[in-house]
Amino acid sequence: MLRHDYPGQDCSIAKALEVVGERWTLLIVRDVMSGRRRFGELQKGLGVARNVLASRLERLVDEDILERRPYQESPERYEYFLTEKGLDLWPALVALLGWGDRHTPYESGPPLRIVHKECGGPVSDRGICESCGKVLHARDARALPGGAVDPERTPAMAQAPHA
Amino acid sequence: MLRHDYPGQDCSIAKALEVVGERWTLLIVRDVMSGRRRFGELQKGLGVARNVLASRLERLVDEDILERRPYQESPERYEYFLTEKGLDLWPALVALLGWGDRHTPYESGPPLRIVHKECGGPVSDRGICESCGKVLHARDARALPGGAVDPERTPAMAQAPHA
DNA sequence: CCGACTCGGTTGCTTGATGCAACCTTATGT
DNA sequence: ACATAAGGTTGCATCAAGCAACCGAGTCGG
Repeated sequence: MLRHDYPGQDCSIAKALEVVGERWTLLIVRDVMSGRRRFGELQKGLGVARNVLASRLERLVDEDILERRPYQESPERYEYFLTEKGLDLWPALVALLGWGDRHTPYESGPPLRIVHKECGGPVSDRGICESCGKVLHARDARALPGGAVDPERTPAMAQAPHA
Repeated sequence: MLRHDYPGQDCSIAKALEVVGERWTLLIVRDVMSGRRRFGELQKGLGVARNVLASRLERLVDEDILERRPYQESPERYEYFLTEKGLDLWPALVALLGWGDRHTPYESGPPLRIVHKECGGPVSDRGICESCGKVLHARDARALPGGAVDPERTPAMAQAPHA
């Protein structure tokens, strides 16, 4: 992307995409949501170029979607955590996941199933528990591998969000 | 974007973003959903470069998200319509819209309100009518200007989808 | 004590996507 | 005859993404 803005668009979709619409950004958020918190983990899991990852993380921190916290000193090492604003992207991710599931042909079923932590019921693409009917948020759900997946690469979404 | 794929990602979010994650793509879908169907209309409304718009439209047609139909011959002129697969992006757009509304400071309120056609109730970011509780789809809703907006640029989402 | 490895980046270079303006074709308006 | 419209295509300049090498602080193995 040349510029990451969409000038002249008075629309919250455009505003949202200015922030999270760059290549890799939503996948980074997904991975952090799934418990990947460190630079190396994210880099290896995504296969993204290191400089690009560094620049995306910086932007996400600037936009208050991620928070960068040291987990040790000397050498200083950092982890990235989702803020409330970042966790709040969960419905959008679930909606995209649902669309992808419905329209991408996978031989062995969807690679990820989202379930309601409390009751174990499946979660719809609207982020609603199909078992108990509650409208869920990131912390209420977690992801399980669904079909034939490489466990190395499986993001277990929202398994341990935010801390 | 260099390549528009995310190699090695066994995840429907990644699959979805491979198709609709390129710059401009979701905004094009939003505009077509709002009734903009012609090349010139889309180009002017979005301010996107013409060659980029042409390439996005081609890809969206290839991916069966848009359908290109002639509306006159000699000279041949075309309009773009959403397929079912394209209309099915509505929940994701609504979720992004909601996130943008919640986290983008607008002085005069959200620039767009989505309402349920049938009962006129406001629609949540999960695509659910807050008045009657129904889980909605693209055709069930339409968008109204919400705050201080330039009417020239206001996409009236899903006002007349698909035909 | 020396070398190899880890982690979290940064730097430099190359490739390719995006932005922009000009042009093309068919046709209508005046 | 000339301008305008629609729906693109072409060429060129610029900027972002991919890739590999490097760096600095520290730890581990021998």
